[in-house]
Amino acid sequence: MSNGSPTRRVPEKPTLDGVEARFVERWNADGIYTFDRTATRDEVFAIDTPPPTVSGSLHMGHVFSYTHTDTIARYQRMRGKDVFYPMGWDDNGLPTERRVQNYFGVTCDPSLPYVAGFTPPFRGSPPKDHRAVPVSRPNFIELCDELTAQDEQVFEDLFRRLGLSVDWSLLYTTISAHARRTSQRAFLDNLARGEAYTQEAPTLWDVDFGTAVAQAELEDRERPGAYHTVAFHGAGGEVVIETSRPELIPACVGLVAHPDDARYAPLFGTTVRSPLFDVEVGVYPHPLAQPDKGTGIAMICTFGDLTDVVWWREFNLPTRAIIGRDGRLLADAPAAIVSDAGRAHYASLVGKSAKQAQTAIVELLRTSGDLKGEPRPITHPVKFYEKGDRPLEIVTSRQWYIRNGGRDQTLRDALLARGEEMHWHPDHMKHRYANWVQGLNGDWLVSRQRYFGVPIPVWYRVGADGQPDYASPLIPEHERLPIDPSTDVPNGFNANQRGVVGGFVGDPDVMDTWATSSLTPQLASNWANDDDLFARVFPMDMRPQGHDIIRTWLFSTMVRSHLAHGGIPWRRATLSGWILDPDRKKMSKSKGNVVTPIDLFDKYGSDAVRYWAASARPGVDTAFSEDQMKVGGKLANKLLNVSKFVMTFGGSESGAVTSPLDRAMLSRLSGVVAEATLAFDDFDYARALERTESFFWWFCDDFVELVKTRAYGTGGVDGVPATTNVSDESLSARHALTRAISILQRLLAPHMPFCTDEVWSWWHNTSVHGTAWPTSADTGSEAPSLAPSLAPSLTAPAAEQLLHTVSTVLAEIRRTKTEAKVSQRAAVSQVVITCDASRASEVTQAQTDLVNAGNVAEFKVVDGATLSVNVTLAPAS
RNA sequence: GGGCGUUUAGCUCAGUUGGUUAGAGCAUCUCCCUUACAAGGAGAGGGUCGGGGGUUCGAGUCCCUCAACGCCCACCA
Repeated sequence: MSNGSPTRRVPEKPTLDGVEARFVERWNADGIYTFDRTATRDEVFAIDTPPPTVSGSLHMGHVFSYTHTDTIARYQRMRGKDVFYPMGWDDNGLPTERRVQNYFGVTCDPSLPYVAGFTPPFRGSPPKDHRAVPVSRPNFIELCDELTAQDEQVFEDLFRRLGLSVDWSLLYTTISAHARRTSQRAFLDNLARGEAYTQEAPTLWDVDFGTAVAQAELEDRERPGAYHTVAFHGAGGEVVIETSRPELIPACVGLVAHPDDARYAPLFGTTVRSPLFDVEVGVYPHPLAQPDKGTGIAMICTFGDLTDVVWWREFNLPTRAIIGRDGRLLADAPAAIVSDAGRAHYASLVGKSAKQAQTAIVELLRTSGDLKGEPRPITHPVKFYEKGDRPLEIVTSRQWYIRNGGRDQTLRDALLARGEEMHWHPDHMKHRYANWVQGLNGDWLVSRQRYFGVPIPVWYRVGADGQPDYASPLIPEHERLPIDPSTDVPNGFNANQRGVVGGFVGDPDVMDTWATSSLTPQLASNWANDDDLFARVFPMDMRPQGHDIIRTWLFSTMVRSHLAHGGIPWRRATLSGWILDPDRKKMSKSKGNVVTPIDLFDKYGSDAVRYWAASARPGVDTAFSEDQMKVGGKLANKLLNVSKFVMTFGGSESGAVTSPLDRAMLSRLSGVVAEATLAFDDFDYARALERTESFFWWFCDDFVELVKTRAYGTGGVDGVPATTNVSDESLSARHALTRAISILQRLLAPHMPFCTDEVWSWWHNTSVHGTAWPTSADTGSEAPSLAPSLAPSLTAPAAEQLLHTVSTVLAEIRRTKTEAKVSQRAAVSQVVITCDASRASEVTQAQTDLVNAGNVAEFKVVDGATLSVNVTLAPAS
């Protein structure tokens, strides 16, 4: 290799102690992972790194998946690519907001004015009885900035310790001014193209967080409930329905049954009156009604579930909302309730939570005789916000949406086609994407009624009626971004006009965290700010992420890229698996079994932990295994020792390798290089490692043992090789060992960056991570000129057969000694090998090495059909 | 209900177009301080490849079917 120093500096006692700190420092100082901004797109390998949420802590799942990405980055770099490998911190959104509240003991009140030099009541662990101090939004965001900066430093230190070859100069955060500007700019572009719109509509609502929630953030949870059989009153008698939510009877706007259901056909077009509240509602036919569910006829309420919304919309029904944004029954009864009894019944429910209202209304129904039988307990799936604790309600509110194909088949088909354009690793993950896109039931709801986030960057004129004009929002110029409409003023207005007739009002909402996260390729590449950089890296080559966020992060990023850039955001997505407990459960904090990465780095070394991660097949859920880390530690240690050993012989990488056994070893290694390269090109880092490691142990255990005596040469004693009159055979072994160790160090470098750079540094002045990935040509097995004396050139199958035969003989000698319970060093008086002529020739070619390795006095070859080996030990002296 | 994945040694997993006797590591047992490494080395035992059926000269590998486990989505009166 070029840049190699002829001086070899091999430590007397190799060690991995301190290797991480040393190389973290050196890599940083030398800037070897810095992206070269002059590289053209085809020379670049760009990675859209997932920005971890900094409000939590990094756990083994991060170590696992980020290691996978790093092995790819290091491989591509060694292949000569200019690797664009940024890191981002996701410090935007609810998790950060909650952490800041709990850490400082504050709460955000956007109506308050900014206080300069504000000091929070606490820094860490406020007492339980502390009442949160309200602060303005700008003050709150300052505190968010302070805390996230602390958290981010911890994250960076850990990732550096893990050995990620990130270019830290590309670091971005999702709440920075840059991110807010990018996010707002992208949103305004969506608005300008007609892809973003605002609408007042029923929305899934979390009553505890007080915010709307998108389809992608839902999850079902099994919850106990009960079917209640309730009578409505029609002209022809009672109409009995079943409901799990009787508290919504005052919100009832109709009944619905299947069009083909003969039982209810006579009722279609007629009306019935609701129990207790005596409101007249129509009976409607609709195919979504299921005859076999309950009594086959259901009540439509505003709103019990999403099907209610469909019916409400299709039948153009009135809105009778009773659940407020706090989850409690509204003070005012729906206007449709007119009877005194009905109004009295409603009044008794006001202010109660949905659950309390249900208990109360069941009692009322029982008294009135409209409850038929007793409620029947059931367990049923209920929709929750994935971070929430109470079931979602549906309330009507004004929200912003971005079109995502949920209401538009053409766009949906286009996004499905984009999914096909990409490569998926593993391939079957694309089904999850397609499944999700096909199941969309509405556009992407991007507004959130929260504080810490990127504000929706618009204002509205306040009309003569005092109402905001939502139809034509006031838009800031690009140069003004980022803005906060709660404090900034639109052009042409002054601050005194805020909230007054003829003035303006800012949109109070922030964007969904995914509205910003969906722009990570643009954020990392400085889109709209540095178009030159953007053009050099976009679309990116690789998006690594968890398969649980295909429907959120991956999909929303695809939507943004498709709408804004008319193409896919990356050529391939690599989906990593989960970390499981040893007992196959997903690792969870609550179970108290989360091990901190730092402890493991300390205990086994970063390379060992990386080895565990890199051993897992792409996309496969993997058991947490300290055993695997121990194995990785052994591998690193072995690499140190065998490298040191090989170094002592002073061979040359370009020296002539003439002996058949040496050439056969290099031929096998050539195959390994080809396999590892192929595997990495297919993003299968695990296979690359497995092939390399497998060869490595064979190399140490068999090959080195066989050739080391020859390598020492005649006259070499006490661990010091001969230096004069060294034979060609001896030189061949030295050169072969050297060439192999060079290649092995490089093959292992993407997986174990610390120990490989350590051993590389013993004989090179440059980092192994800036060195070229080995090729088959490096082995010399495809370049006969390196061994002109050997003709004809050894073919790969012939090499394999030679190695196989030699290993078989060696194993038999070893087995004999083990079974005789003597040292491997024990003398053998005779080895008789029965084999055919071709094997006999192989044995002869390696006979010197076999004699040396086995301490054999006499070799005898007997003609025979099948290979068999008979070993006679010398009598103990 | 729809979709996807997994099932190979006690444990964790390889096994790439079907092809010698199904492999590795860990664990277990035995032995060995041999001129790098005892944080080492040499060996041994251990599997009817989830069940059944089929294609083939030949199936862990391809087809059908069943089962268990896991995940995604939908429904949620």
